[in-house]
Amino acid sequence: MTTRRQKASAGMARRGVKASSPDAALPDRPVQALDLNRLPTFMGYALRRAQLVVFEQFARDFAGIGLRPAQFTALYVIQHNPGRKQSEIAAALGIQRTNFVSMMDEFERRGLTHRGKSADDRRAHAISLTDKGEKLLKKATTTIEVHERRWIDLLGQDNVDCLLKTLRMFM
Amino acid sequence: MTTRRQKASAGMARRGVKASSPDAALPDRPVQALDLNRLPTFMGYALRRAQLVVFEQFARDFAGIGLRPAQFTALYVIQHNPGRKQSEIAAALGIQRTNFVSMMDEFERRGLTHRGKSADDRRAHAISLTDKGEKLLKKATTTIEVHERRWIDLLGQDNVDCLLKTLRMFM
DNA sequence: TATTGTTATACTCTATAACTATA
DNA sequence: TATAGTTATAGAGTATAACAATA
Repeated sequence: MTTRRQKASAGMARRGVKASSPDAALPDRPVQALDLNRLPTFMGYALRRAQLVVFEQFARDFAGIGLRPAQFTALYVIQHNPGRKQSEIAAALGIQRTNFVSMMDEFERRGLTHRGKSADDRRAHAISLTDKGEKLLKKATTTIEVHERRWIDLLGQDNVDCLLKTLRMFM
Repeated sequence: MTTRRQKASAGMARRGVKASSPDAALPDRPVQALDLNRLPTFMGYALRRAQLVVFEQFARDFAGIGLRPAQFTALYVIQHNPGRKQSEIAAALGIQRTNFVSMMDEFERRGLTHRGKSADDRRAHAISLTDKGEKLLKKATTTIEVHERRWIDLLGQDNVDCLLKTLRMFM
């Protein structure tokens, strides 16, 4: 089987141009590629294409869990910040509180989170995971480890380190 | 004044925690941040947040040009691959040909592109920029230089280099 | 039979305005 | 007056199915 990319530190095989590999984390290059010129050096383009590749792999890895990227991050932040307000969780994730309502509704419908009473502010909800939510997130944590490990194996630890170091500057 | 980010190689101003800076390329951190734990080290999250920051700055930089990120990349690829089929342009950008039709319609409505006759295939359109499209893209090229330069100044040339080097592995 | 461009359609994500109950 | 949660709504972006013309 022909493969496509250069070996990373560990033991990554090369990806061939024509090898159709629907399960591969990294996409196949088209046989007759167009001239992209400097497009791959433009930050927005490079970040967007990479983000889409990672989200597609995320979808495959989390198909059995039933969580999309934003849902996973929301539950993850709730787990580490139990009792916080709905709007605080939303703000931490860069989601507008108005769009976060339906996500919370679905979590509650699936029995993953609980809108508790806030002690000091009767307008606010104190958000927390239910036992079922904790259990699902435990499974999801195992899955995310596999998911993240995949990128280290594919790209190399050093490349992932310098990537994340720079991406942190955006946050 | 409390600050947020380390100076880049050149001469980057420091961002204060409370200083409200609506024009700043990088977002302000919330005063009372939640515990994100390992979230910023997850590839999908880190890439998505960075991509959004870059696209927001793109929107500000290109407000006068009237091009969104996907539109700019489409025109850019058309410029470097005149005479190619609509579906080839779309495929190169990871856009489905069915969703690319309306984008091409808008380009034509604005007089930026031309659906020419393909010499060898009467089903296909040979896409190219009009003079007006070339002119707009010349302006856009100046703007993208400023836009890209901003990230180098903010993040440092070395960080941008290692970022792009790794992001290229996704393409 | 397969491909090119197209329409129609649906679903997600995101953005804004406005309401209510509290603060 | 401002904030927390909510509803309604509109706009992007993206995905699939189906069609006519052509290969």
